Amino acid sequence: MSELRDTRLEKAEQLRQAGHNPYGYSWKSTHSAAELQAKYADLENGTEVEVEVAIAGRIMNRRVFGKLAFFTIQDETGTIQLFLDRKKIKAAMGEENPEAFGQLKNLTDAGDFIGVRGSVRRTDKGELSVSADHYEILTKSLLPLPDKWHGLTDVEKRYRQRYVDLIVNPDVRETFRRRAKITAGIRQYLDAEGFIEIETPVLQTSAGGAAAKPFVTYHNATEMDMYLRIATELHLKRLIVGGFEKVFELGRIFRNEGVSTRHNPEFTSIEIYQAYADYDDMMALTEALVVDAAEKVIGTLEIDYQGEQINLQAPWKRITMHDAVKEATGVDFAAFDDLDVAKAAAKEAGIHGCGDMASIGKILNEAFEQKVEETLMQPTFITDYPVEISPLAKPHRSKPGLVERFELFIVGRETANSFSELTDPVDQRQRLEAQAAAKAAGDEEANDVDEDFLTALEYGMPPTGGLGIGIDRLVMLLTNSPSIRDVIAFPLMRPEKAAADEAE
RNA sequence: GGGUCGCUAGCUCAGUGGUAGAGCAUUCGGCUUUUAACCGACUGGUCCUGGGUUCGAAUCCCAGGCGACCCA
Repeated sequence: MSELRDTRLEKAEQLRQAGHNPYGYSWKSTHSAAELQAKYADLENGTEVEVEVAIAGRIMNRRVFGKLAFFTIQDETGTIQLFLDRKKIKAAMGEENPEAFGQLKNLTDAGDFIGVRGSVRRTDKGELSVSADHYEILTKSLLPLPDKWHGLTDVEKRYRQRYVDLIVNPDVRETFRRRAKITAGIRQYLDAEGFIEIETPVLQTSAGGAAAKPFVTYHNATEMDMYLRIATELHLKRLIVGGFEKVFELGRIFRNEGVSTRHNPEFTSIEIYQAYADYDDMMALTEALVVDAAEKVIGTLEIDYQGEQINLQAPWKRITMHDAVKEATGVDFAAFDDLDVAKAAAKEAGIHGCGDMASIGKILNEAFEQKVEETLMQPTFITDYPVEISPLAKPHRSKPGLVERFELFIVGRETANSFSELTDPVDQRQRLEAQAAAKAAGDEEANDVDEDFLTALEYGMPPTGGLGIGIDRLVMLLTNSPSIRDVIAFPLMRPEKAAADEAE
């Protein structure tokens, strides 16, 4: 390992001694690799175009002969071959640097960045190439790239050293390019609809807006504990109170939970609030946003996700939580008004873990999670949730005990969550106080009462529809990625052993 | 939290108790149409860590670390 590195350090030193800085300052390219490939797509084998182009990239592969060499270089757009002819380089560079070709042969490695000027030719074997007359080593790489054929497959290394993963796995670059297109596309869509993005605090004195354990940190100057936000909900609603009618925030939130293929402790959500709208309007907006993203990024609504054919064509199926559970289990929880009877029916239906649940609504939700959720492959809106698990949602206008809420499920995963927002400050206070009591009783995912939020509601919030979409899960869907870690550039990892020991 | 699997050269991987290996990369030599270039020679190891069993451990046992997947 260190021998490989030492060899390259020595090469860098040799370049310096020959008067060439192995860490250059800038380079002006005329084209990207993809632009050249497109522009000269019709160039015939064995022909050359007398133009002067300039290009730069990372050397990915070297095939060196005595007086001729072929390098494959890669830039952000793709790859192109360099045709390096000793005679041509010597004619162009020989006066100032007679060793130019020899240095190219002996002092460059796969991994180095190089800038090249020359003409464009397609070789006899059909490979479009830049036939160099001048070159400059722009950065000397000290560490070897992974195997050119097998690449980097060790998932631990791919996540820990994502930069190496990105160098050698083009599809990983494509995933993050798509991710950027998706978030940009969502912002474009919302901007066109008159929404504005407002940034709300990440550091908060009390974390609210979702059922989740927060991360705790400390602010020295004010000598107080602070929490990283678990949602953007309560602040965005304050903005609606303040008179904005269409607001959103797309950003990172933090939940102090485990890691799985669907969970990372920091992840990205978008929350959108629209005054004078209800959850039906939000369903339409959800469909529009996801369809628009799919069309922009994939260009079709018929997508393959891990072998599953998913049709994103709207409108999507809508079914109440009660009906979905009834279909799956045969049990109609709407018919119960006695908790013990509901528990017995749940147990009968094979739903476990309901023994200590305090309400029929929670049992219904448990039944849904155990028996329904993972079966919802095609996009499906599950509507009308129990009030007990929805402390920020408005009571259903016609169904007692339920709220106007939906969640969107695709490929068995919760992908969006939305309510007609609760605007009655008295009702909201009761619900938050019930949460605070649950927290006092040991529920780590319950929150304290946010008095300022309640004050805001008392000034009056117009009827409002709110929507949250899990961006990571949406990106997983639209990039056919099986794990959330495939769509997060730098997912959370424990330190490796050496680093862990040092930290102690 | 539980279970299963994995960790050996820079990378990808063999190696089930008896001298640590292969391919690629690196290094050296040759080569003006290659593209997993080719030919020849060489080099490269904390076998994840610690302990145990044994004449002898990458291999068997125990504990731990990191990761993947599944379950709760």
